[in-house]
Amino acid sequence: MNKKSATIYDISKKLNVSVATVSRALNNHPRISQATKDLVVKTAKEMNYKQNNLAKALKSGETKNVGIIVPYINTNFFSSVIRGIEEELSPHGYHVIICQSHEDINIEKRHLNTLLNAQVDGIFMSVSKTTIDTEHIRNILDTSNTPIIFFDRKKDISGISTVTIDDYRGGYMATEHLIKEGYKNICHFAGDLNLEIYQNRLNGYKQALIDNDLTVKSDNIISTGSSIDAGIEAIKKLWEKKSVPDAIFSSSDFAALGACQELKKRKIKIPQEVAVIGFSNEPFTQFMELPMSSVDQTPVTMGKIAGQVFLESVKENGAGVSIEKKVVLAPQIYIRKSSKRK
Amino acid sequence: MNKKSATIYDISKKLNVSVATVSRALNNHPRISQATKDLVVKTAKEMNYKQNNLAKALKSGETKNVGIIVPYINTNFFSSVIRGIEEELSPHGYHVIICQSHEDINIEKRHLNTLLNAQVDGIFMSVSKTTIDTEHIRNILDTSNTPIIFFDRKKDISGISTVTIDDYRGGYMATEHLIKEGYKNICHFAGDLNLEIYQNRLNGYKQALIDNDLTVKSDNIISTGSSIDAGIEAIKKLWEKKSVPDAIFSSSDFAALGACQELKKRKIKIPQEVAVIGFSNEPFTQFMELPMSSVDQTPVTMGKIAGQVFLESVKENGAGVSIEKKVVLAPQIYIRKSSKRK
DNA sequence: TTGTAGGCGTTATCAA
DNA sequence: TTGATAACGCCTACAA
Repeated sequence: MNKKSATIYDISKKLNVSVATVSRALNNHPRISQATKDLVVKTAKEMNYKQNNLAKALKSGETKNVGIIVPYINTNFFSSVIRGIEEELSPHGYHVIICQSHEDINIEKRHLNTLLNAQVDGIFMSVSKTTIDTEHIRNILDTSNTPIIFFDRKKDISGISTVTIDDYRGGYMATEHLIKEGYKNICHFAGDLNLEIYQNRLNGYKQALIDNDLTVKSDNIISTGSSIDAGIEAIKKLWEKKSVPDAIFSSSDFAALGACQELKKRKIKIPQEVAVIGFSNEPFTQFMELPMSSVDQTPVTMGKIAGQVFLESVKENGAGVSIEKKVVLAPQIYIRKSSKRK
Repeated sequence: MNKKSATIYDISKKLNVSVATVSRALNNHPRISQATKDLVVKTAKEMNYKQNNLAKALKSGETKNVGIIVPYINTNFFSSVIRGIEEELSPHGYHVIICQSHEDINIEKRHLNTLLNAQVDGIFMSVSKTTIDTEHIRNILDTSNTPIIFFDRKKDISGISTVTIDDYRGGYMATEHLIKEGYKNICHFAGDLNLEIYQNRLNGYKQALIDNDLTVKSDNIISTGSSIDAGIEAIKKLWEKKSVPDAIFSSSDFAALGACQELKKRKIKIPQEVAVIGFSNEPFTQFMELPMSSVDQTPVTMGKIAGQVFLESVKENGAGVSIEKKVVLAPQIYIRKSSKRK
């Protein structure tokens, strides 16, 4: 009892018309009589006909599928970007395929290949932390027409559109805010500097200090990971070194959270003695014992814009041109108790 | 300058062999000379040949794609389940397509149809809150062989495998824990009772009361939504009615969070005066001012098991049989400060 | 070991 | 307005 779904052949046989007629009727072709159109549509419904998009895709070269590669899907940031992409593209008939790179360049390469084999119409990606060499990506540009769009974690490759937030500005804003609150010895928890986003946040931090006549001390720039533990460790080290800051701008909410936990343990008052501001505006920041300031990356918007950039590039590609877009979104700072001294 | 990728025809022409030979060489067919195999593989690489899975799928009837329909992707629970499914299926060559129903049965129906049109090999879904009638789903079982697997939010439909947690037990455990801590007037924030999961949590709550000789009062069962505001409203109403409980078991972490916020505002001490325990073990629960107890649904595991159930059902389907599996996972209770009085 | 040819389900071109 | 047929790229009997 195999339920094979009906094809246009089955319909054509049943109605004694050609498959071409059936196809045209189903696709609302203009030059076809209303009578046959109605008849075909009606019997198609009766026979529970379902169009086979595979065959259509093989013919047209368009699968109406796009791929997304992210390190992990179950983080607030990435799942929100994916939500934005899905919501932008779904009304246009696209399906969204997701892949996780687990921060591993080799897995990333593999996914890139299988997505290409699957004939996706476009690929959205945020590169992994271990993606230093980008030859595999540039190679795709040379050998296929599949548009690639970077979001958030981009690499500078000509021919690839990007959608990011202005991380430099985010770092600058956060730091400037701390300065305006009267903090003078501001420490930065830097993320993985292999990624541009963290590099930019650091640069924004530095420039804000300089613009406000504060010195940039290398002792105040600590390379941490993006985990709670990393934040805890960083605080431990700072206090051991007696190199105590009066404020912390962390490039990661999780590291900032770890810092808060460790500071509390040491009975150091936030924000009176030490201010803390994070980055990403993770949901938990507003529910913390002491609501934590953070910089929002507007992930859903980022996803929607990335979707729009893709749709435009598909249109342009049809017209034979391919344009490289660089969209930079404005970060939004959320000031909460953890950094308000005044 | 259109970069069309090479096909096996291009390779066959270049090497003056038939496409069949090329196909066989590429697929490591046993009856083919090592020499030609090497040659074909080598030139395929040179020509940057990429297998077109579309054509393969059209022929084989297997797309190696599965669809997932969830209300929203950017929640900790659903994105974690998706992570589990992706990690289980990716090594088997499957890609995962995600769709959001936005809690709307009509969108859900549409996605179900487009996924079927896309010839996915299976569909995972958590039904929307508005999915009361299930004819559209049962209809699929009658007209196609595509296996459907419900996770978490299931409906009772024969022929469909399900992976859920034992919500009844979760509700029972949470309530029993409160009782053991000495709370006697326990209130339940019930979720949307159209969904089995919330029904089950409620039933577990009731039975735990009964088993411990406490009376089930209808005044203590409050139908709330799953939002922070819903929790705030619920507390307001309870205190207005002077029907004050000494503990709250909420079917939602967010409603529980709202309750905590409103209780704090009213200077009611947690857990001394009122205990609170939620459901889902959202990440924020452990970072709250007062870490909140909650029942964990082990979402990543749920996704992995769902993936396994799918893989088995594909194997069985090949053998001509189709078995209906009902996997029930054990919930895990996390007891934190919000419910520990002793 | 290799080649020929048909078919998967559609759409589109050319004729009628 | 409709029909016949080729083509999309691949796999696989069946033949050689």
